Amino acid sequence: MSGFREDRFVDGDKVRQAHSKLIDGSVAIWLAELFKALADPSRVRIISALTHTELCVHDLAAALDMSQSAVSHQLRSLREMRLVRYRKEGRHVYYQLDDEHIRDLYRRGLEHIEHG
Amino acid sequence: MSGFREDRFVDGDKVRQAHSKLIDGSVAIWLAELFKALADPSRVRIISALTHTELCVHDLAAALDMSQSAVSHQLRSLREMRLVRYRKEGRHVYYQLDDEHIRDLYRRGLEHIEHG
DNA sequence: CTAACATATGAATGTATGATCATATATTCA
DNA sequence: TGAATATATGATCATACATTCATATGTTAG
Repeated sequence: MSGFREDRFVDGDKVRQAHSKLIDGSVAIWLAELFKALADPSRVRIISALTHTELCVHDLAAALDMSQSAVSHQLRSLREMRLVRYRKEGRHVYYQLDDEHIRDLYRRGLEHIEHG
Repeated sequence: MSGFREDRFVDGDKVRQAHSKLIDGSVAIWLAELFKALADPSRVRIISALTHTELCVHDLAAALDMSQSAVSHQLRSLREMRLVRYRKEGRHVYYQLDDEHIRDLYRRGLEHIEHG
């Protein structure tokens, strides 16, 4: 008994097969978290800006026409999700995409939108 | 004047450059919507199940151990986002992923999680 | 040291959203 | 036709979350 509901009539084989190939619950949560990090227009625009170059918070806010606070809060989410990394230089903090996987996810999403 | 805030002192060039390469606001919204559709554990698990085969609502619910209503509601989101398509056969409705782009996004997200 | 600047963060608030429950619609079967 | 089955959907409710405002922390310049 690998844990799915067997206490009622179901077309056993298909369901059992589907269940056995299902990703683990905690993986589903992590994966959802990853996509959640990209699931907001402001964060998408931040990612978009960082696709081309690194930027400090102030310049990001200016380029996106968002408040410094809003940008900073969103960067926090992106940091926690490891979608961006940063380096400090004096009183500035420069952000960039964490790796190519992120750029790739972003680009593929964009392709799907544009060819849809 | 392409629309970004110029009414205060900024390091013009970097900001102007970043702003000019930014994706359009409505594209950002669409892209966010796409990722939003993948930004929930239940929907991720549904996608996961449909990665291998098409399934009807009832079997999906059984395999995922979710209520029929919850699955149906989530399938609605996925339908509206064009992540899944369906065919009716008698009283059953069989769902499958809409295209390879979706499978691809899902897989790449999964890779990012697993190699992270 | 003080003022100005850059960033981060906590609280408050309005909005979005996922699950459940009840119910509606549609199809098959006896 | 009526019962059973499969799916969809509206209402409700609790929770999550994005923005704003106020403020704290840290850095540089004068």
